[in-house]
Amino acid sequence: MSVGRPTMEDVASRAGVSRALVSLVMQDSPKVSVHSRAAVLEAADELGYRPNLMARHLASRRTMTIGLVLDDLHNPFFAETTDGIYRAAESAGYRIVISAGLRSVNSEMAAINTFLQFRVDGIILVGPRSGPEPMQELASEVPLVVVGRASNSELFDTVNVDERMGARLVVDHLVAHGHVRIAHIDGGTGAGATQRRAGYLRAMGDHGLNDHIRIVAGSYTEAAGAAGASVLLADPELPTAVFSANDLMAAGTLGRLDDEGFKAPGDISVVGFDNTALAALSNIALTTVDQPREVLGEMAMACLVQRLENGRTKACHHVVAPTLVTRDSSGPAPGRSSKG
Amino acid sequence: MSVGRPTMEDVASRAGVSRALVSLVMQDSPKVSVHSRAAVLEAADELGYRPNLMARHLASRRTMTIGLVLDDLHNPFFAETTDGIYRAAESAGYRIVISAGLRSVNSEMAAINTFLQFRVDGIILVGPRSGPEPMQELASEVPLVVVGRASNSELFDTVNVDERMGARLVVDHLVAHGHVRIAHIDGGTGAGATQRRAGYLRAMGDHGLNDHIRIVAGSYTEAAGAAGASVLLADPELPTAVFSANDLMAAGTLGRLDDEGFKAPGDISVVGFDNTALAALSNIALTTVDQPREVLGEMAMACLVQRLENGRTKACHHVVAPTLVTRDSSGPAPGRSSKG
DNA sequence: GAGACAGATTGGAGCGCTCCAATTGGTCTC
DNA sequence: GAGACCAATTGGAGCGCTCCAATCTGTCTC
Repeated sequence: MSVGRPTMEDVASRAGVSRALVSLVMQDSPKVSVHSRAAVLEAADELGYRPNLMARHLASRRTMTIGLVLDDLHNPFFAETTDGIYRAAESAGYRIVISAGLRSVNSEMAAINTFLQFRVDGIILVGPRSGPEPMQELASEVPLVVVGRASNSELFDTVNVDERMGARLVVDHLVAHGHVRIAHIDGGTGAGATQRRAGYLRAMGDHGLNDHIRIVAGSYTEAAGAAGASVLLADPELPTAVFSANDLMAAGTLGRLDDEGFKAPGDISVVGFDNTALAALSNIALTTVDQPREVLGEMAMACLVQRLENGRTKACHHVVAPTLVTRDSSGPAPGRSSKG
Repeated sequence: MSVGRPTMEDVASRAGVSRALVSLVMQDSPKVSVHSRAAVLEAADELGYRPNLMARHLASRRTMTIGLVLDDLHNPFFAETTDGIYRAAESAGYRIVISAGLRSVNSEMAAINTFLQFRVDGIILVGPRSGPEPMQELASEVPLVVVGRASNSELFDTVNVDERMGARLVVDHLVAHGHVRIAHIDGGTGAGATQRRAGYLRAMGDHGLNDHIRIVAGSYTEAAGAAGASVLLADPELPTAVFSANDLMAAGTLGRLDDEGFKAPGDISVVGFDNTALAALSNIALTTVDQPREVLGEMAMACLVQRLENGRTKACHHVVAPTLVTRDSSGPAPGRSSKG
């Protein structure tokens, strides 16, 4: 077919200059005369020249590319965090490339490995499944920022929302509305689930509600939220409020409650966590904890830039405060439980 | 810090063989003795060696990498299509790298450009916004497959669901349930929106319902679905069924109807398109047209593989038949409109 | 008018790899 | 035991680029 893509050499000879000069122009170097620059750009344009990033990296040892590993493309949380990352990356002059973790440790590793082979300048992991050890190891190979998994590693940075505080906001909100029997369907081993559970426990205790603590095991899926609701409905004494560990679960909880003839918030209030687009849907209208996802993304990228440009090597761990967003799924506790 | 990543040379000297032999081992060549292979692998492992994809590409002209451009990470449609692509890519031995189009032509171009610079072996565009011309141009530079945008280009392949047929399924279903005043809130310039609208028009006509055609302009967002509902509710004669151009819009439509005191499907049936996870949510339970998204993804990847491995250059255009998934949002038309 | 100096430009080495042609060391054959 | 042959291995060229040191061309200064 075609004789192959044009190279810098082709551009150089067409513009009547040396390859090195073309390189300078491509790098926007200030030490090129206006005249040559114009000639080079014109030649490049005519030839449809595109710098070969591979070769460029090989020579310069940099790719100006950040690898972003997202655990689950289906979860809007990741999309929103990504928005923040893209924005920050753009203004810092980096390009983002994504690889999906597909909800399994193995494919997460494969995704990371792809980036390592591409020699990206840095990696951002959002909601990773891998444990601390592989993470430490990875951090020793490449600048690393982890979003949504707390750690006090000295090798990589983390950016998180204050999960405990979020859970506390939920409990405070419900208690303020007169709820006492507040159950929690937890997120199992999901990112942040442990802290959300801990925050719930602590807040319940602080309100003198230790006797009303009720935790059902779950995971970050709609089905788990629904199943948790069923479990709770089988209790001898029903809760007046349920705190589901994330929005998707809360949607499941709401659905199941509805199926079983319970109204939210009339009979039982339901609160989620994350404030994804799902929660805002008017047929769901979920009270939930807002994670400033875009901000988290921007911070993550900022951390990476500090390491890359300012040579920071000391780890930093950011914790951002969440806020509560109240919608229709929660309300006052029903006057002294009528059922159960 | 460290002296830099180990190279093939390092592995070679450690294993006591030549660089070329290490290369053969890394490529899983059969012409390496069992003994040398073991020695090389061991040395590589000890050194933590990872082949440098950049250098590899530079020498071999291939990356074994496919660039995937997704228009909108927020839309679950893309996640599900991606699942199919990943699966097919894995079995074909390719790796996938994603870049987000961020719902704008500009960032879509930037995403494409990134891949072109990375010299990926092929590109898959899902739901692209760019018009036919830039697409033709792109196809002349790299093997290209477009999902979700019909075209009869001779340069690139396309994979699509039969949108018209999908719309027809919706109308048929509603008519079978006695509906006559079936309105459509369209998807504006969104991917497939034109065909869905055309399919609706045609099907209405075929049922002799030309007089009841009612189209409201929209776009693929929840807000547009809600706004469309409001427009319809202001009509002198209310529809008994609404076909919203995608699920997200249908969710908005349902929400707005509910807000205004209309029950679905009791008062008005609502049908969506796509059968995203959203539709399956029990609080939404949307009747919708299922696009076999994973299948679409697999087919797209298969097209690329044919071009890459079998040297196919003739374009092929696949159209897949959709199916209707009935849930709670649609039902029999109310006995001869009581209101309106 | 010679020296100094800054700006613009260039050739060449080398980044880590693949691929080809060439080499090595057996084993087989007659 | 010479030639043929095969499998295993190797050195070297070269992929497209960046970066460095070297060169070239003016201009300025005293």
